[in-house]
Amino acid sequence: MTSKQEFIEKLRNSSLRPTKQRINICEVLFNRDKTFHFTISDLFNLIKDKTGEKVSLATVYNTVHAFHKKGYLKEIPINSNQTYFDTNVTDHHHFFDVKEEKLIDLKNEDVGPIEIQRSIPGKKIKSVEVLVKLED
Amino acid sequence: MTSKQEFIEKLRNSSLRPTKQRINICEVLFNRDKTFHFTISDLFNLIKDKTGEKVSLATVYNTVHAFHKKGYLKEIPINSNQTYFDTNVTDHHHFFDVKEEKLIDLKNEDVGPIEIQRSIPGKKIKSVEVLVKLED
DNA sequence: ATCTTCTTTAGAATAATTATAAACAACGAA
DNA sequence: TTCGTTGTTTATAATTATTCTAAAGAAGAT
Ligand SMILES: [Mn+2]
Ligand SMILES: [Mn+2]
Ligand SMILES: [Zn+2]
Ligand SMILES: [Zn+2]
Repeated sequence: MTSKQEFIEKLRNSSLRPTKQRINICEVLFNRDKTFHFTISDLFNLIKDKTGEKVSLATVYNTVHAFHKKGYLKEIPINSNQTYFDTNVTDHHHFFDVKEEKLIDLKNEDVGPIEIQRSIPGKKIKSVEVLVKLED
Repeated sequence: MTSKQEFIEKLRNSSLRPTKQRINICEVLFNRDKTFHFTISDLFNLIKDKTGEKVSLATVYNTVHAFHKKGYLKEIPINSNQTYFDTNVTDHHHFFDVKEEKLIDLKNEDVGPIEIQRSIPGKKIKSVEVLVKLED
């Protein structure tokens, strides 16, 4: 449980002004036990539901991108018509339940270390992500 | 090198009528040595260039989805504004050069076997894909 | 308080994809 | 081969996620 005050500080420290909208978004995104996987429209709806206050869709986009740029959110590569984001910004892998369209975190020990035995001259590895698709 | 006749048979066997457009698309997609990674707009432009004949954009979409449904093309999960397809429909992994926006096949031995140590009740694994993002 | 800069917002613009429906082409049976 | 049926192509419109715009509002500094 993070207090509103702490969100305000974190925002200030990131040179993001602590607006009412951003604080509400922080509460929805980061006041949870487990990692949270969402689309913009998931988040947009949740804000209304959980805080009672409406934030414009443009602001949700702006804020998510601001947080993404600051490294507080991660983008998850799956083929969907909507982009998925993740509050777990560490390097980790996923199950994707194709039917439910739901992401589930895998612990690194659920997958084991992955050694890439090939390299491309002039390029270095930025990330290694495993996506395990699930069906019934 | 696959002959036009062979494409016609393959299409018929898949209960897809062998139209001029589909045969042209087959030539562009499948008459190559290496695996081919593409977006719809890549393909749309290549058809004009390589066959001299224009195929409507709607037909390119229709055909790619028909081939995808038949299992002749694979969709690659990366976050991009456009969907990527792959003529290599086997289970395999990728480099993604973020700057060039280009996919490169990894051989399975470049990655090694991946054992998923966790399961979700009622669900089974459909695919396991590794995406290695590259930067400069 | 005042000024500056950043943020929010509604609405418009963009761009990938999908839907529509009319013209057309492949097929199979006569 | 002709004819009727069914599948396909196409231009174009519709849809949808996302980004842009520009004006109004809020936060921070002086
Ligand atoms: Mn996650
Ligand atoms: Mn590939
Ligand atoms: Zn982003
Ligand atoms: Zn498809």
